[in-house]
Order: sequence, then C-alpha cells, then structure tokens
Amino acid sequence: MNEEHQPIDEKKIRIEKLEKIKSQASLPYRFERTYFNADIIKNFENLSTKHEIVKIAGRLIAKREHGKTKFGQLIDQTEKIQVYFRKDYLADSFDRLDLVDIGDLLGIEGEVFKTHTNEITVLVKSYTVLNKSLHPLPEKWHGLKDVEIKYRQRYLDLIANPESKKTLLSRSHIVKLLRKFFDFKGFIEVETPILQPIYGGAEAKPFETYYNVLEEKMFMRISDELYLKRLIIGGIEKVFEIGKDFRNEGLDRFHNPEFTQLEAYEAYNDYNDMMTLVEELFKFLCQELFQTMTITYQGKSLDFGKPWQRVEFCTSLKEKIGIDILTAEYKQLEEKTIELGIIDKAAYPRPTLSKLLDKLFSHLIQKEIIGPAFVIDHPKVTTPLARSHRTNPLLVERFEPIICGIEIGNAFSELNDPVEQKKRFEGQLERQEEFATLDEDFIKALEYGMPPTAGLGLGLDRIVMILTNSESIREVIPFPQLKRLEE
RNA sequence: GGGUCGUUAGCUCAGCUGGUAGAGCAUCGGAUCUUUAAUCCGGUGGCCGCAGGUUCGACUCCUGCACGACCCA
Repeated sequence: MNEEHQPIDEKKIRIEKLEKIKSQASLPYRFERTYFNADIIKNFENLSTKHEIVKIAGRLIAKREHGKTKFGQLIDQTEKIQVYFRKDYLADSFDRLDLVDIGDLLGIEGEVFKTHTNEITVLVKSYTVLNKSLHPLPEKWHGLKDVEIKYRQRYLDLIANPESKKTLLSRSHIVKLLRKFFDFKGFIEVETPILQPIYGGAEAKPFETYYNVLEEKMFMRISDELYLKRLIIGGIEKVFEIGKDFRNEGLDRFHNPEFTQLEAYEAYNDYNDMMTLVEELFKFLCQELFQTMTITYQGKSLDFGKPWQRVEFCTSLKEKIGIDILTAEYKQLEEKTIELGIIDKAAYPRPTLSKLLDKLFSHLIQKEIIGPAFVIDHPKVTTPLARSHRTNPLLVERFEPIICGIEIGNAFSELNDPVEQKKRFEGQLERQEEFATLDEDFIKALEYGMPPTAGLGLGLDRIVMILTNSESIREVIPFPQLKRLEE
C-alpha cells in the first residue's frame, strides 16, 4: 500500500468516536427499559393516545439520514422498531448522532406515533449511547449468508438474520413445551451422570476423559438409559431427563457430536403405550406452536392429527429384497449389501449382523418413509436392551419414530430380566461388536426387580429441525461443532 | 475416508479464452425536515483462502494444503 492511500480502518474510526462519546459522559451501567419493542407494537393504540413516554433499548441496525431528521431502526430481543430523530427536538444531541454508527447499542426515550406511511415509530426525546460496535454489521439487505461466519460468529447471524434468531427462540419454546407435556403427564425430571465409568445404552463411540482425583478413565455419556432405569427400579416410576449426550463420531446434516436427548421411562407400560404418548406429544407440540396438525418440512406435508403409520422392520425388508432376514444366513445378507452398494468393504471389512440389517433398512426403507411413522419390531440381534416380542421371540418390542426419513428417536418395552440382559451383553462381546460393554452394576440393579417398563429416547435437535423446517442440525444448535481454524 | 462444488473489499456478489480488480450495501465528505433496501453528488477501501508450479505475465491454468457446503461410505 502506498503512503497516500491508507486502507480504511473502520475500527480505528469507531474507537475514536467512542473516545469522544466517553469524554462527554461515561458509558452507563444500566438502562431502565419500560417496554420491549414487540410490546410497543402490540399496545400502540393505548401508548399513542396517552402520549406515554416509553424507554426502549437495543441495537441500531439501520440509519436513514434526511437533513435535519434521521430515521433509524432499533432491534431488541423481540422485534425491530423505527426510531425518529429530529434536530428541533434534540438540539445539540442531534449533532452528536454523528458519533453513532449502525451496530451501536442505544437507550431511547420517546413518544410513540405513526408516520404517514403507517409505520409505528418512536419519536426520540432523548437517547444514550450504551455501547459502540467497533465493527460494521453485515449488509442490511442480503444479511449474512456465509455459513461459516454464521456459525463461527453466531452473534452476527443472530443480529443480521431474523430467521436464525427465530429458530433458536423456537428451540427454547419447544424445550419448554416438552417439559410442560411430560410434567403434565406426571413425569419427574432428573439429571443423571454425564461422566460415567462405563458407557452404555446405545451403540456409539464415546469421548474419553480422565478424572485425576480418582485416577480413573471416564467416558462422556452416549445415552442416559442405564441410569434412568436404575431410577425406575428405585421407584421413580415416571421419569424423564433432557440433556446432552456425546458421540465421538462424524459430523453431518443430522449429527453433531454433542446433542440433546430427551429420555422418558414409564413403569408398568409397554411400547404400545409409548407410541401413543409420542403421538400425543406431537399433537400437543403442533397445537401449541402452530394451532394446526398439518405442517410442512422441506416441502413435504406432514399430518400429526392422524395415527402414525406402522412399518414392520422385517416384513418391509422382506418385501423389498425378497429375503427373510430372520432366517437368512449372514453371508446372504452381506452379499446383498455389497450388491446394492450399501456397504463399503474397505470401511467395514467385517460388519456385524446388526450393522448389516441397520444399513439395509435405513437405505432401502427408512429413507423413503415420510410419515410420521413408527418402524416397529426389530430383529433381536439389533437391540440388546429391549424386551423380546411377546408373540415372536426373534424380534424385540421396539419402535423408531421416523419423519421425512429422519430417525428422531428410539423406544422399547424395556428388557427387565437380569439373566437375559447379561446374556445379551455377553453375546455382543462374543460377536466383538465394536462398542459393546458389560455394565455389571446395571445388571445388579436389574436383579432387584425392574417393573415392566416402556422407555423412549427422542433426539431433541432433530425434533426442532422438523418443527422449524431447518435443513441442517447446525441451524438449531447455537454453536455447532466446526473444525478449528489454523492460526 | 472418497467425490463434486466453493473461498475475490467489512457484507452480498460479478470478473469471458491468462494481460495486472469491479458493482451494490457499509464507511468518509457534501445536499436533503415523514424516510423505510430513502434519494442525489463526490471519495476511500483488495496478501483475489494459504503454499508451490507453469508462463514474459496468474484472481484466471496445474499440484498440494486449510476451511466450508452437498453427496457417498
């Protein structure tokens, strides 16, 4: 760069402005807000006829200068609202608006009125700079599109893209509704250990950590299941937990390594009761969020008013590939997956039977299900924690809720026979399933007698995706996992 | 892990077959007393993701790397 033309250093300019502001008065520690912007819009008639002085606070996101007047837009948590500065009302402080940039945080006192074009506006009687932004904001019209910046600097995404903010606020609303539903149904909310000496309750690679004081390797939980069942045994008969699970696996549109799961267990019930509960839950969510049972996800229409479709795991696969998976040889299934190009020999040199079945089903059947549907009655080998099917001992009483091909949960009639449970765990170890563990302490708990119990796990992030029409799990997680940038 | 695509001003994007960088918004200066993607006039702003290579010459072609998106595993 040559000497005459320095690059614009917007930060430097803004710091200088900030110094000027500070030299006149120090930045306030608080501002007594009397209304959120949304409440002003809601109560406009009342506020304007009474000429009430309102105090609002937020970030300036637009500025339109018009000689001896200026219009701006101030956004707070709830809404944006137009603000109107006039030199004849503000005198000297009008000139000091030169020190105010888009992005700055303002406290404003003024009167509510409507402009000629019927826009609800706050006529500014006085304003205070509460803090400055030292950087310019993303562009006003196109917003912030660069997905990498959106997630790395989520605050900018929230300021610039109302849709992103709406999605995260919806998430909070949905979590509240989930708690309300389970509370209404009489479930007790608990918190179980995230740091566990033995992981279990799912098939997934755990994150490992180390507890110095105990001099012991620990795992971040991959599921809450085994602890919640211990509580069922202890007599907390309707129990649920909402919390993070951690799986040391890939990242994609549907997976984040730490994700939120809702698990619920109800004693004296079975998986049919749990299906009913899930149907009721989605009716409740749709009613509260949309006041309708019909919603659209990524262009697909979904009706939660009707009973969910039931898709039998084995029957549907048999219809599709003409193989009875319950009697088929391992080799036959392996050949089929290779023939269909579903499994890569290099990645899985010796896939387990459970893996093969899972791959076949998710590719051939699940992907095509729009639903809402329950995939039911899986082969026993796939599910060590579920109870055998009451009419077919080769199956378990299990269901997975599927919406638009996305698996949003997993549920069973819980296996409560300690001898059988131990055999199933040992079977997994013998078959050398990758993440098999044997939790003796859990078996011991079962030996004291667990009532017949229905259990449910729901992927909260995925439910939020569907209810907010988000195409990636990253949109519904405030700070999704990204690779670290090199310095 | 593999494939395809992307990375250019603070933001959103152009940039042809290789000839040395463009627009809009933002920013800076000026005009403007109801604007709303305000408008009008004038100006500033670039390690063209990073590192090599080919070439007289590379944003452009080639190789590698980083990050991201989608698809596959």
